[in-house]
Amino acid sequence: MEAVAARAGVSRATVSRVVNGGDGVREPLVERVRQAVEELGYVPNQAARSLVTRRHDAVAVVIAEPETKVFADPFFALQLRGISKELTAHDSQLVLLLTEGRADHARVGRYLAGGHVDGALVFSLHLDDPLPGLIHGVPTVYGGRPGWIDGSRGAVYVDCDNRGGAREAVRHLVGLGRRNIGHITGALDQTSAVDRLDGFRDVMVDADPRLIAEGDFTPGGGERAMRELLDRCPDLDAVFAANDLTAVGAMRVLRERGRRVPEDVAVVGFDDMLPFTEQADPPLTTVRQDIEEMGRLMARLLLRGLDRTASASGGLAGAPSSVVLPTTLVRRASA
Amino acid sequence: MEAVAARAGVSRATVSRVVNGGDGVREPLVERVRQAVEELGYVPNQAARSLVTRRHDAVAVVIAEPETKVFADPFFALQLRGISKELTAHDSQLVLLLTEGRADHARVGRYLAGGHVDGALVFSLHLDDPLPGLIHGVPTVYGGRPGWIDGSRGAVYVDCDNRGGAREAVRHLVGLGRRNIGHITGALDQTSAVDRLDGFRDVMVDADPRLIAEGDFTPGGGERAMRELLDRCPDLDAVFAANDLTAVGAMRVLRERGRRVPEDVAVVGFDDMLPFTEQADPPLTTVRQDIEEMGRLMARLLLRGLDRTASASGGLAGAPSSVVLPTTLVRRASA
DNA sequence: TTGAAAGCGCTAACAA
DNA sequence: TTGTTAGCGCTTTCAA
Repeated sequence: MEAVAARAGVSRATVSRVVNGGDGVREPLVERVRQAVEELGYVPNQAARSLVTRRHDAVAVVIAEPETKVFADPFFALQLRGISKELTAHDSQLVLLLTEGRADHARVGRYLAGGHVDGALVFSLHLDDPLPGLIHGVPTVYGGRPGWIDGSRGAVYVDCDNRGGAREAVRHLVGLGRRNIGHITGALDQTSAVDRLDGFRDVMVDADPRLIAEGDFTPGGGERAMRELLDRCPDLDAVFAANDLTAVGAMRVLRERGRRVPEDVAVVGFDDMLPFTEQADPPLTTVRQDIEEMGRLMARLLLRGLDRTASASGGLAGAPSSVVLPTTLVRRASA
Repeated sequence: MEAVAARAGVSRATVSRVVNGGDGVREPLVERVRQAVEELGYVPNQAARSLVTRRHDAVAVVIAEPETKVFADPFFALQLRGISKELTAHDSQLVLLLTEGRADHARVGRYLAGGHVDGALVFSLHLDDPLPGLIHGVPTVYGGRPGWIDGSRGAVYVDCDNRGGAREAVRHLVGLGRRNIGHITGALDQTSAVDRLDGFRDVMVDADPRLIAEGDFTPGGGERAMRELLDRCPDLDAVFAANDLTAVGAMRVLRERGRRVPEDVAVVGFDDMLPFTEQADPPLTTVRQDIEEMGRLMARLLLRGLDRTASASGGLAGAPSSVVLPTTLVRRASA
């Protein structure tokens, strides 16, 4: 920077002004400085800049899930796309942090607390996850309702109406005349899975507990759970799966066991993960949530909070609070 | 930090020493400082630290591909896992940067040049990619041979023997008695695709150009190319696909057109992407490369270079140079 | 509109 | 072994 200033025949302060937009600097000078920057290939040192501005123009996305799962699940891809678009529009860099296991959590916690980013978007939190405790003083928006919310903590999150959507799905099955309706849950250490199970129970008030099998949001988990369900209740005539991936696994097992979908067993999923659901055989009836929009919204909420912080002060205080998006049932052939 | 020093009754320098490992500080003092840190919830400011140490304990992984593609291709997941393991062992944070479109490239370039990370691992570069030019003064290891290598540039990369592997695959088909062997290429703006095509040509010296169809490493691209191939050369009896995903798409079309695999058309893939290849119908014969190992190696090369830089100086100079890993043909049922 | 100068929070010589 | 001190490279008052 010193060199640039010298070459342009100005002070370092002026170089700084030009580099940061050039407001309040006379045109000819701006030009001279720009040229010097160009010629010397000067790139401002972000560490120094952040040290004084306390801004980083970067936002971390933390996914508390091993890479294999992250990359196998199109859910994250969609969510990330929404986030990415929004951040890009705000000229902020998306920094993706993957965490596998506890040790990683500590490191990610340090990374966030160390002030590398302006804020964090955190996903796929599990019930006893230590991460929230480690995120200290970094404005954060959660993807999906965090498990430890007692109402008072006031964490900001974006979620869809998991319970309502599940209710709608199960009511649809009931409306179809189905009586032995099973449910394959998601990973029950995540609130989305718990909420969907609650929705199922809202409708099937005293469902036989044998009609509920635990899955983990993966096709493999769906297969295992479907087998359990069929073994325990051979007269099953419908299944509500906690997500589409699970439903796909379940349908595989149903076919394998000679049950027709939807004639013998009707199936409803959750998410409406295109093109999965449309290309499934038969095309999957499911509860749609707008995943990309959720991502966008998370980013917007965070950025708005940051702007507010900049002018006023105090974390995300006064920032817009959590958002719960509606779901809609999409009827296709499977139920 | 000032506060911690005061509370522990020591100087800031001592606090710094304790926070950074506590060497050369007497035990009782270490304890006092640790406690003060604890009580005050002190977290060192990384920007300040980096400003003086010029280290960040973070490495960027740049994937020059839109999220959709990144997340749809298990290749990246495997590679990332290898990288992640190696970086974690070195207590370095993995920072994933996705780039979609040119505008992002500039931003990523700025991010890297701005000194947020100690080094970069760059993947999936396309031939005319501007990224290498934007990466300025940041030690970098490439995943796959960069297209612009004229031999002299001396970029460090890790790759597998694409050309040799392709040769082996095609020779295998020839050995099976196949004569009309087609090839579905990958995205030809990536060297891996070009190298595999070259390997194909090495064996099929004067192959009819109509036996070569351009794909893009995706199942969809494989489908399109397979259709082309069948339309142009109905007497085709074998296909070498540029990767397993492409092969899966090709097999889908073959089945659709009533060709049996391998009886009518033998198929060989590339990568050996488990469990894809084993669960394909029929199980896919393919050229194996150890993707996770490549990731590990990339990280190791970079870190070794960084350590070297620390003691000696001058980029990755003198660092271990590029590595090309061998491939092996894995015979299954498809050829 | 420009420049001089005071830090941002930390580490690393150097002295004590 | 500990403390003192001088920056790291930048932004930002404040004065000119």
